[in-house]
Amino acid sequence: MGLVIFNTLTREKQPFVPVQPGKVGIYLCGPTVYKPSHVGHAVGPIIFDAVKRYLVHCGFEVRWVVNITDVDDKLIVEAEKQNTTTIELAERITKDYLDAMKILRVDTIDIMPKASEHIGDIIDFIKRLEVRDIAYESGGDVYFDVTKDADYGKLSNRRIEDQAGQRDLQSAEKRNPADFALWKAAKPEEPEDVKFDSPWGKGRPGWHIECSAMAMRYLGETFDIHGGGVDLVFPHHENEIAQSESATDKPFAKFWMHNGLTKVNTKKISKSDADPEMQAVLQQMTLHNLLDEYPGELIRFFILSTQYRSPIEYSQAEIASKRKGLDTFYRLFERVARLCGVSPYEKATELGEPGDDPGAGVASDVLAKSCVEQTALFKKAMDDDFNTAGAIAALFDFAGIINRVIEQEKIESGGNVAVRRAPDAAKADVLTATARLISVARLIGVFLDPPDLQAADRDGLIDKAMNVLIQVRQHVRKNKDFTTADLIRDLLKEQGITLEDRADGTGWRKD
RNA sequence: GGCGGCGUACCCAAGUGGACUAAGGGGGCGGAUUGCAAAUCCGUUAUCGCGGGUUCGAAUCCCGCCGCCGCCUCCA
Repeated sequence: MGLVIFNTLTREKQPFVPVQPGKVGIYLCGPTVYKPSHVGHAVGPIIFDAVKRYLVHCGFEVRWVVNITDVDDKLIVEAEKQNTTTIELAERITKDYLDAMKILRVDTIDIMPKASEHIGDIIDFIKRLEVRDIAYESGGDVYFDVTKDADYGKLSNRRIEDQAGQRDLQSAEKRNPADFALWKAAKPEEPEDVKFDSPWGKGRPGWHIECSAMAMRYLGETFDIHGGGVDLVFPHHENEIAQSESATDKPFAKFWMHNGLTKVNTKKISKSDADPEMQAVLQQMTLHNLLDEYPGELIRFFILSTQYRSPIEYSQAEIASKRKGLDTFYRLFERVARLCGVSPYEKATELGEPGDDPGAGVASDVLAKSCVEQTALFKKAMDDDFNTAGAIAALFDFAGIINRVIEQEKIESGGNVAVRRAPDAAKADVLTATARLISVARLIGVFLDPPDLQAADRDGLIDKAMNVLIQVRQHVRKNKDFTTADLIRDLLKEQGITLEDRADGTGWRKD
């Protein structure tokens, strides 16, 4: 069974076959950097980061491009509003975006081209269309003539006639209302920063052309996967296809992948929604604010818990629910580290990616079998249109199996005589299996690093104080003074610290 | 009005013709464990929006209806 991908172009799942054997080119539409990004903008990057990691694991050489749109009407407006330059605004918002990507562990992007740095490519591209008489100039603007493109509308399944009159751009100079701008003439009052020289006079590129130009520059005239939110299908991607294929006579992207939109209170989140209520939501939901409140891995896990084509309903309650699920894994990892004296994260790094036999090095039959089966289930889900939700389910099952073995073999309390296995051998198996789980999760960029729990106040002092407290409590428990023991536990609980009395001692954690 | 999508348990969410007498997570309930908890484990909690139809067989295909959402203007 091979990898299949749902292609918006054909509206069905198709076996993935790259344009060039062994190589994959991916282009994802990135942000327009005029306002801080929100959760929804993280969906594409996170999904595609997982996609890239998985494809690399599958043996492909992948080049992934995400653009930054830093030339746009909205930047001009927003910069003026903030009394700054478009350049300063773009740099500030871009930095904010990149910081968020880093925290979300979206670190497999190869190239992030900026529109402002590819004006030459864009102009050349428009000239190509002009030479072919597909683009025409009109008062300093250059438009794409949709009537020259026989299959215009194939991506979004629209016909030009249906669009007639709908596009309200007021450009009387257009031949057809559905024609779209490739180049926009500069207006006198606009800042000099956004006035670029061109054969048609000063101006700036239209919205769609930059993606075509940059995608071709870095991925060639035909490449494998083009992605973005479903809201980009029309007009953006439709127009990209139109201009690109009209210029080259070759297919542009082979697969079009569109992720579902993020919603709050059943409504799509949108940067450009003027509704005051939405603006308030946006303010709260910026990636920046969100990542101040929650760990990046939690947001990533939250997003990957849904198949990418489904919409995601964002709410604090949902995040909380996902956090508990994530904690199950973290607790297992801590438990194993405690029992084995080795971090399963490190062991996972040592183990490397799962190969032909994911159960290698595990003596226990149940565990070896689970390593093989859960890895297979994980991959099966991923092979089916990158079903990260299904893949994560396999991880949960895997964790449950390992916990069960720990229970059954009584590893925590020194070994089960009935099982007649040396405790050390059992521990080694548990460690390896857990490491395997981590190494599999890493295929989608999860469990890359240990969570830095309480990083801020872990200077050792709190540990020491907690140990004293725990010893005192241990003492009174030995004397059956449970009232005092429970008082200590309850008071700590009120402070957000939970005690766990285990067979091998008492542990504590911050809630 | 045109185009597209969705509706699976209390909530989130996989599955899209037969191994589904429907994954997984959260929550609830019962049990094991525990001095009691916590954690962990075990069990339990749905016939798939509604009504027809196709089929030996449908959550999965077709028709109709209801509800929700997206795009058609900028949007990840």
